[in-house]
Amino acid sequence: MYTVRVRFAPSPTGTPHIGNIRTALFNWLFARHHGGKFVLRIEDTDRERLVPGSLEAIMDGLRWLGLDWDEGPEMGGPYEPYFQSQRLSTYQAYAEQLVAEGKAYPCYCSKERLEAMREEQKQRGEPAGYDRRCRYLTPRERSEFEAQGVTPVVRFAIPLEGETTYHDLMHGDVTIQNRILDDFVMLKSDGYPTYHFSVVVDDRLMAITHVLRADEWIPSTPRHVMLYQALGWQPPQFAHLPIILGPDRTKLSKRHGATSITAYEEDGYLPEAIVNFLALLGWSYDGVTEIFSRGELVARFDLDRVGTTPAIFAREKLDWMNGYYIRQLPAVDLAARLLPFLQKAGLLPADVGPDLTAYVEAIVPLIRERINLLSEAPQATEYFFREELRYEPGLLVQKGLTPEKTRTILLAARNAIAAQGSCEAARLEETLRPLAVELEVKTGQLFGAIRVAVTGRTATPPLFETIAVLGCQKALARIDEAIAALPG
RNA sequence: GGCGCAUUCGUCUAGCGGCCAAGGACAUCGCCCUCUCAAGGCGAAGAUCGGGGGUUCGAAUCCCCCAUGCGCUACCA
Repeated sequence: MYTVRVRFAPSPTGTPHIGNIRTALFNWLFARHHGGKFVLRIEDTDRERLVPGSLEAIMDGLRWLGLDWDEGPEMGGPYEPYFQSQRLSTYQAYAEQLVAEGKAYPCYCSKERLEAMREEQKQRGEPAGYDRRCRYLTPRERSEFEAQGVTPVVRFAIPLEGETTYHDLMHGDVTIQNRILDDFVMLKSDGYPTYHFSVVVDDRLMAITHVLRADEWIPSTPRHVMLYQALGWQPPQFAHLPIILGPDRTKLSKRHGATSITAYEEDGYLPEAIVNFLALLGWSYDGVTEIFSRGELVARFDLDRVGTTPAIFAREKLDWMNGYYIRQLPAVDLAARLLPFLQKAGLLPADVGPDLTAYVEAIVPLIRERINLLSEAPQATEYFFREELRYEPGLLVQKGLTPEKTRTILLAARNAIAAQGSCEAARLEETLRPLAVELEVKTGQLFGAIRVAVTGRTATPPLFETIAVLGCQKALARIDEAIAALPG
């Protein structure tokens, strides 16, 4: 039986950015859609660039988005280990095999020589690339280097003539002249493999059927294909996904601000919104539908609807989509997701009891369609939690009214609310709306004055609901304070 | 420099020879709703489909050339 097996193979050199995650998403969707396996493999073969903590960041990011892996770190699997740094002997064995067959060779060239060589090539305007000096070393020269104690790298002996073609599911046939390619390093002098080598060995050994990776790998895929051929293996299917660019149209990197996936959680994005949005960066269903649940994505995602154009990652649409998902969330659910943000802002204690939880759940419907990010909640709800309101008293005086008139209407409102036994929104409206007529002011003026008095803001959720949630006790106290603070 | 990939509204995209004087979404602007702000509804503006040659009765869609952008060209991935 044929099972689709794909992998996400990040290298732990920092927190994954949105582009890496998009690649992971497409792999995950592809695997789930085809009922296959999604493998997480860690390509930690560069010991110098290794950044502690990035493995955790990668796994946290994937987990946060719900991209669960079937095999990999913490999960194990039939093709363990899933860390390339733990598979060194495997690569070495295959490298030895290729050397023995004359398809690869040890290279003793020093970094200095290679650098000088490159410099010279550049000056003469020649194509860059290793000049193959060690490919033609005599056995004697070779043993001389060995005697000197030079630790060689192993280079792949590229076929000098002909061309190499591979079929890309995304781009069709891609052909390259063999003479363009230089003898790349397979095994470094520290015994670690380079990407080109380990990716081939592992994809084969881990029975990967489809390699879905970013576009930037297209130029090196022929090398990989040559490696497969040299090892006598059938290459997997390749599909190169368009890369994601920053707003300046260059490859996404740290320079583009907060692009690391962990930042999105802190910024108040919902994982379901990120997944939906990322799916649409390069993939489309019918060009019309924009909102897809995870299940719908799995059901509909496939490579034939993936484009080839690089996409610029712009946040505006993500923000809209995040707001959309926030509005869809049940109040209780949204409240729970909001708690950490309110706590971080110091509006709620670390320990939130049932009363406070109920309070937040009552606030949620009022701000739900007024925030696009969870992180906007503290600023949007601040007056529900603070004891003291701070605002410019002049705000109380509505356009067309004097401070005196404002005092009159606030007092009248105060008394009307106090006289009204219930603090339900509908009751409040019933008593306050006629009051405007009575006082001969516009409803907007009356409500506006009360709004500022009760919240300190000129823009808030509907007044009566706001007072009802806040509680009439508190509202009355705040109106009293406002009257006292009134200018004049 | 060499090689590769890409090129439809500001952005994400639909389009796979006639249904397109190019559709949807975000953002923008206007109107409606309305106690403010949002959300929502309606509408406007916005792409001579990078340019030039072909092929064809007919091209955004196929071919060629050019331009531009990005990527690769490391003992990085």
